[in-house]
Amino acid sequence: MPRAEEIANLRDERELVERAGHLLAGADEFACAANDLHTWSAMQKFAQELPKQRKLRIRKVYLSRVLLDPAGAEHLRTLHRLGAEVRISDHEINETILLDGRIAILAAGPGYSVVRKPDLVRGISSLFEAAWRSSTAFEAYETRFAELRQYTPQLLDLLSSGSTDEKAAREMGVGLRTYRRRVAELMDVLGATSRFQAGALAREAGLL
Amino acid sequence: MPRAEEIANLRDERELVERAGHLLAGADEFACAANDLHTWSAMQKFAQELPKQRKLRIRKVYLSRVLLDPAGAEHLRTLHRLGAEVRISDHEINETILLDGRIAILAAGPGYSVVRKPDLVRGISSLFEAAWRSSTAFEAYETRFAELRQYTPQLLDLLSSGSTDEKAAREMGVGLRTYRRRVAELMDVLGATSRFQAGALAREAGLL
DNA sequence: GTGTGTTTGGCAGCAAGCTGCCAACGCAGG
DNA sequence: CCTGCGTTGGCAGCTTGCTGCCAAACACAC
Repeated sequence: MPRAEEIANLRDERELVERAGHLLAGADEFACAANDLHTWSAMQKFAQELPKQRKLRIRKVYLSRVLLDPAGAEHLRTLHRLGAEVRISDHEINETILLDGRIAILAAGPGYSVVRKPDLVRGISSLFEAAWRSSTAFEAYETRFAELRQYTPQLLDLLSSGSTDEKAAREMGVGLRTYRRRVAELMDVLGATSRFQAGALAREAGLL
Repeated sequence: MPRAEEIANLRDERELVERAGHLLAGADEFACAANDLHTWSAMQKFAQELPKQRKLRIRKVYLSRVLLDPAGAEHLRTLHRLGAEVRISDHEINETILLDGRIAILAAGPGYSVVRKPDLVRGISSLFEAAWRSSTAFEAYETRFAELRQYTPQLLDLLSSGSTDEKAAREMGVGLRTYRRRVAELMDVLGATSRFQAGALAREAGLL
């Protein structure tokens, strides 16, 4: 039956930093999902100081809306520059921290739960890994795809529907030449040299 | 601080069925990740009886290796026929059951943990959803992709590398005609009518 | 060996995709 | 009004992709 040290409930961030902040100092692996920037902000002070000191793997998943805010995008760039692996998800993920696969911290309503029970943490880790896999690398997302998502949804639709250029151009109400020019631009941005590759990359980036 | 009813540890499957079996009877939504067939086998008796009685959403994620076993594949087909949503993952996921987003059961070493703490369950659910999204629908996987994964890895590599047919054919050591025939077969199996679409579908199915 | 069925790959012709060129159009600023 | 600048889309010519046809090569049984 659960003992006090297996699951601890913390009321707010202050308590979290007090009680769990020191855990970060000893961690080799830090994985984190956050929906916006201000969550975990207290913990980030720790995280930002660490990379210089030791080899430490830092992984972060953010919601794509973070990129809409220039300051948010800048913050992610900084993290990336510091050596953290940053990914973007299109779906809400519960705010979660994992330390070395031994400790899980989950946002729990107003406060936090710190889970130490090994089997439970293993389960949560394994689920986090799946969430990690299903999200898009920030580098890719940032440099190329963010604006595409705004300007080319119809183009991507038509392409992934499998129709010919001719039909697609008519559908879009533009000339064949223009349609193909746009496809070429898209492929350029995606860094693809064939349409198959473009399709794969677009899907990979979560554009479809 | 945790109370006894928030997290319960159960030694084995027998105990799980005794203590948690009845929970299934009252559930409207049942989500489950399993790495092979024999886990949860005791619980499955419950699961299989339910669909007829009530509208109940059943979701299951299995590892792809389940399909290698004909009996396993048959079992999944049965589940699918009974109205369960079945998906296939290429990565290990901790064995997990979620009931109505209110109760989580995680395989924990030799036994099981039954989690009722709402905030924790919510977190686990949210991670499970991500795992669900990152896996492939069984129907698609089963009917088309299973054999592709064995016979066409190089083809997929070449296609997604963006090289021309000519280079790719040389790389494979086959004639241009043969290479294109294989691409055509692949597209046929994928149900794609353009290479872009084929790329997107292949990526979607986790073939790349 | 012979027969049978499958796979291969060259060829040829067509369809689709790609791109340079340029006239035509729309639009702000002078 | 005109000038300059960007976008459009037709045309033309080229490359790439697609596929039916068929002979050659291979596999395997008899």
